[in-house]
Amino acid sequence: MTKKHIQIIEKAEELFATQGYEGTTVRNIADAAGVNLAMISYYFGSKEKLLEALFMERMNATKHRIEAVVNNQSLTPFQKIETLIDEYITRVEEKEAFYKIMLSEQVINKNTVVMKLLKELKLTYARLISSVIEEGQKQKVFRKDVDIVLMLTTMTGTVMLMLINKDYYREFNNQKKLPNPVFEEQLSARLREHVKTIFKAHLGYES
Amino acid sequence: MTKKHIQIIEKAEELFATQGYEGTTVRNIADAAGVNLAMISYYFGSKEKLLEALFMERMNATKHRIEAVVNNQSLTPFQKIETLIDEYITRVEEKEAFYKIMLSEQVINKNTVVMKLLKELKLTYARLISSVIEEGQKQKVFRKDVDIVLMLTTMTGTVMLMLINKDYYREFNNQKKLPNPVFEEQLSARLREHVKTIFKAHLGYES
DNA sequence: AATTATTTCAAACAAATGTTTAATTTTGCT
DNA sequence: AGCAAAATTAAACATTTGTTTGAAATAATT
Repeated sequence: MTKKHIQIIEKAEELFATQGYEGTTVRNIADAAGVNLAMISYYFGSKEKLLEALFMERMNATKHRIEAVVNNQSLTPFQKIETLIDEYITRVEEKEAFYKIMLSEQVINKNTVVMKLLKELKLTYARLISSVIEEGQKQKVFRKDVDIVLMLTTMTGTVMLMLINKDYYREFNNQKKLPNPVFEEQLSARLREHVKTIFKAHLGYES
Repeated sequence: MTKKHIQIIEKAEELFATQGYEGTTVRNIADAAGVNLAMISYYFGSKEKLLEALFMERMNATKHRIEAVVNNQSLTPFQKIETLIDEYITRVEEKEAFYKIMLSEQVINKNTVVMKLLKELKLTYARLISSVIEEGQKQKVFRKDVDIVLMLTTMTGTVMLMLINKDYYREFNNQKKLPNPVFEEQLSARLREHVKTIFKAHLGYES
């Protein structure tokens, strides 16, 4: 991965998120990245492989960050869950564009390489969470019957749809005049609290 | 709206859901619907207007069904909320393809007609729910501080992402051998219970 | 400095795209 | 049956699509 690779991937990411994969042309990407049209094929082989390269790059980084939390011995199961929620929301905020592409690509369910990467990461993630929850169950702080995938779906679903519902959240709550950074900050805090509350209600006895 | 209109709209709906709007060609639609290529322009004006016609058709039906629940005088606020959750999940199950398109289109955020329709429906929905919740608050069965949009986002987010996560839910829970109708039935019941539990935990004192 | 490899470029490629045309067929009405 | 309106068709339209080409420029190696 050279600087040029990253430069192209980042611009492609923006465009795929705002126009969709099919709605973005290689000429769009080349223009945005300030490189010649032929460079995309030269560096990645094809438009499709560029998408796959983007997914590999982003998902690899994600995997490392998740494992760091789960393997952190100094955290209690409860703290691990809360940290994983915070980490997830932070990642989505940092890489909003990529998570939008992820969402769209999952709906279409077409690119087999991307779908395989996604499934693998999801199962890994669920298994890691599973180990944390079992840890908590042994310590009698978590309930016995926990539907992990359903809980994760609620977390990702809420965060993903908030990405889409931001404006409408703002309008409904009469926060149109609020400066954008302030609004984003407030929303982020509320969202974190909201997801954590849901998890607590479902996992623990103590809530 | 003639039978031909509906015939074309339904096939377009399937294709838009599985290939995306941009990934679907008018020739694809014409072939699937068994009509000549020129018929799409003849009946709808353009590919884009066909998408808009699909949204108008589906969202109009949705609006009527929601209002019927809210205006039903024989239901308590709690029953209304539960009915709205059930109705929503039923609608998504019935029109899976359309809800996938809705999701993709919201990510892209391009077609202004579609986005306007969506925003309108969402605000209407939130206001209706709001009135139900206020009703419940007067009767002291609901809490005072309820973030309606956040709750709705959790509901729609969970249901939308479950649409995408089905297979992976199945694999993680070792239900690969279960016949599909049985699995779908179980998942539907679990999902309804799950969303209702979340709502109860957030709305009521009694849970 | 010479030569080899890598990168960049404009141009061209065939295939596919949404839409329109103009002729033909079918339908509905008197 | 005769006629006007509506529906259907194959063909053509101009653009746009992803990808390739082969020459030119730049960088790296000897």
